[in-house]
Amino acid sequence: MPDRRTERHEQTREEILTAAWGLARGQGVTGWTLREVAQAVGMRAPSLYVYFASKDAIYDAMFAQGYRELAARLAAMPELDDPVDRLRAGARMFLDFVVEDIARHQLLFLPVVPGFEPSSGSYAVAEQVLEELRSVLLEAGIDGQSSLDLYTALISGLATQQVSNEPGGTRWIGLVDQALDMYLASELPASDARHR
Amino acid sequence: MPDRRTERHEQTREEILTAAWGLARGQGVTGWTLREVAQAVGMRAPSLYVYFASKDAIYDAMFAQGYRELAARLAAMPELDDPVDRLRAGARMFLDFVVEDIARHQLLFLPVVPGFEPSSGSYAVAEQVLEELRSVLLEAGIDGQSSLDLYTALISGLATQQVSNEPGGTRWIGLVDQALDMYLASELPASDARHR
DNA sequence: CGGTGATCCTAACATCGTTCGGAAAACCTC
DNA sequence: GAGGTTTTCCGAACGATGTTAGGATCACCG
Repeated sequence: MPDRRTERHEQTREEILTAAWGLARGQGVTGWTLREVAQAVGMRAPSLYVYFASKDAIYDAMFAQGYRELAARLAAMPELDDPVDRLRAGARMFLDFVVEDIARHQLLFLPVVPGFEPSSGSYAVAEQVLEELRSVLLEAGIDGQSSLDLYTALISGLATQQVSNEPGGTRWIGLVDQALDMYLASELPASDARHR
Repeated sequence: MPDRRTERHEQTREEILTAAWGLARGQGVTGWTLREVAQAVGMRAPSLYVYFASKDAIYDAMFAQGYRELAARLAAMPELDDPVDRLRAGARMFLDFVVEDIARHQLLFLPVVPGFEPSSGSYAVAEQVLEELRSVLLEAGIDGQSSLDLYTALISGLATQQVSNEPGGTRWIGLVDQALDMYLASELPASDARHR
């Protein structure tokens, strides 16, 4: 029975998160203030504590939201027959997702918020999504811890270089096909890793 | 004419930086306070402003110090005849340097300090070191912007994954040879990229 | 020895996240 | 609808932060 009050409560939470995202995008992940968020939603800072236990709790909700969005993108991907095609499409999707919102990338994948560590609940969302990405690799015949780790290093390396050194550009993420060719030629069991 | 006073001044600056590094290593790059640093060197916080214009100026000096240390490691490397051997040794040296001090890695290579951007002087030091690393690649016959970018993404990806997900371990940096084999097989003109 | 600049301090400011206590509003029960 | 309860929201304020102001004290130079 969804209470009328709890419904409105949840609605206000979303409103706060939206305002926080907007400020984070404009002024950096850590460049916003509780008083600013409060003003954006027509409140004073202390009132935010009705909806979130702390600023870190807001970060935590944003963190979970970010990974849930990534999960949605993953679920919305076209079902390709060739597992290698799926792998390539997954990598491109991930890189698009990353460069689309620098603040989100930093919050989700880099330790930029001083004291923040995701709660176990939010961390579980992240783990699950990353696990799904890994399963795409497995289906392509890539097996073994070291091959998986090499893949994550390669793709996340492209992403981090892109947003750190040329935000908004494509200098690194444009190398995704070249990088995958390289990776697949080395890690794929014995078939071809034809381009495109 | 090195004044006696300016000499002592420089000495105190070093003392402050050493204290800041110690606190940064123990409590995170941004997990220290001017009052803490001051106490560590036997002062009160405002006195630090005699030696640094702001906290960001301390970060800036640490940034330059970090890159100067990296430059020293680069200069101290044994002179290997084979440029590919030099490349491998350089990558290993870099990864060792990175995992050795997480706080330094974050300050030098990740945008973790909220408002901080290196001054032009400190940035020049960084540019020069990275340029030297690039020249090692060129000597190995690796040419072209995209090849260079792919290399930086790969190596920095290994480093970032290591310190972000398993600080103190070797799960990712242990893959450096495998990664270089993969990279060289794909990017090296036409010779062999024999392991070890 | 007198003077000048560097050094270091206490006090205080603005801003931050956060807590407290109470007023207003929304809701549920009778 | 009235009464009571819970949620919402606020002003005031606390401790901590980086930083500034103003004044002592000290080191050095002539």
